[in-house]
Amino acid sequence: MGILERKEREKEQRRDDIICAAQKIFFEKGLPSATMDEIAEAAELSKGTLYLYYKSKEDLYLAVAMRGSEIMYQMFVDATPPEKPTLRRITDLGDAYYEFFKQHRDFFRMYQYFENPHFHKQVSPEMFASCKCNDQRTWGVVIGLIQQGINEKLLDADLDPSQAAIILWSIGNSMMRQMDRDDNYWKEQLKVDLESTMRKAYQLVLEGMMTEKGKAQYQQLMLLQE
Amino acid sequence: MGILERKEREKEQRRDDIICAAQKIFFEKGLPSATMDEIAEAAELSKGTLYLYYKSKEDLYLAVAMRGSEIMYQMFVDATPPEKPTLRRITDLGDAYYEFFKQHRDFFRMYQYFENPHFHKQVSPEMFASCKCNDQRTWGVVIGLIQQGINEKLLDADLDPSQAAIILWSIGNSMMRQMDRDDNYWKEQLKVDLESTMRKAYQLVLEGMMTEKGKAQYQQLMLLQE
DNA sequence: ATATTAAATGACTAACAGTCAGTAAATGCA
DNA sequence: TGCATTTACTGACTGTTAGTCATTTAATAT
Repeated sequence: MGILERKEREKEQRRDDIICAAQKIFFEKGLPSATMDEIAEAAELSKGTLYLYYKSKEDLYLAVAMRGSEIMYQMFVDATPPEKPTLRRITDLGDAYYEFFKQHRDFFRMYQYFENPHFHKQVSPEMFASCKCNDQRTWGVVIGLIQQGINEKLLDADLDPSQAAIILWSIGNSMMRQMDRDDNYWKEQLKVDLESTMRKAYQLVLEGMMTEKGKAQYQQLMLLQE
Repeated sequence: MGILERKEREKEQRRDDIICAAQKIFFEKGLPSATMDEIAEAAELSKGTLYLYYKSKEDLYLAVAMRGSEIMYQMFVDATPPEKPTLRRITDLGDAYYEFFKQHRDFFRMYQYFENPHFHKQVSPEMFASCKCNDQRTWGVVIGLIQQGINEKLLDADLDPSQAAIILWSIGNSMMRQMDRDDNYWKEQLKVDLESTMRKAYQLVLEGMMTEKGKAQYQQLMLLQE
């Protein structure tokens, strides 16, 4: 009685076909300009079918965005194998975030809508919960790493790992958002290169969070990288 | 021959009526859910008239947002009179940004669309240029203040003022964006209070940028504030 | 009083998200 | 095999919205 299972597989396949088509169109046009008709055509399905699998345009949008989260999570994990020294893992995590931005800028751009309170209201509670769960896992990696740094007395003992994680993430996120918006704007108007600004910011914050032992190791690490 | 001038004034008045109505509706609904018909009704004008004064919904949206920029600029200037000590002016500038967020959250929220590359393309070049000009002026305040700090040997001499300004602004911006998105999400999921996280971040970065002289003054300032 | 110009209107078009009655295909059963 | 039932899919249709433009209304000039 493998029929039910085959059907299940086929259904999953359809969901995937739809997401692939949606990804293509959302990447090209962005949320407001992409149309469900276009997506349906790209998926070689009728529009009605799209709504059998996803409740709304916004839900479908989030489903695509979550693929990006998956990729990001994998990149985070891959960039920080436990055999590396902890401080190295922390700096490499920052680099991995930047790599994600460069390699998957379209995904990165998608998240912006998720940060908009008005967009939130358009999304089904189920999809929202699913995102939250995904998010949680990624935060776990970052926070765990900082906790490790504290345990090894590389980072200040009175540091709150969650707080530190949010601070580091905020810097990268905000900077990359501006790079995406218009890198040239900043170059021309303020004569500033955003990539080096971001590195400077990371460095300032990290050093501020470190113990003396941490700082010493960090200096060595930086020298090695030249 | 005051007729032309009166007409000019009346035209300005209409532009203002429209912005006021648009502000009300955009605040309530956000960009995608607000409709031009609603705005027209609130302005007691027909929709066609709206388009005599603004090229598109997006242009009108930006016109409203620029009012917020004006308020923010004024708050920045008011919070940093030259008679205050420079370090105090710098910390007060950060506080002023946070005050703006708390008092005019609806305006703050509006800027999000401006950070979206796809939204950019919907806006007329004239309106875009107007925004840029407005922006420039505000950056001038922040960068000037940091330059002053460097001149007074409170901040590191090798610091690039534009870079430093972007770093400080990024932190505030990113944190407040998250507070706006859903303050409780962070409290519940990560047990973190975003306001204190933001203060911690500002402190880390500022101290990282300071000379020894600056740090000494900063400590005193902090003690005074308790 | 009349002509000319400027301002404002709202019915109209095209495009879109989302729906749903109907069709086609697959499966279960005799 | 043929028929009944369930499941998957369709695309024409509805309601809504941004933006347009021929027409009307009001103000000014002669």
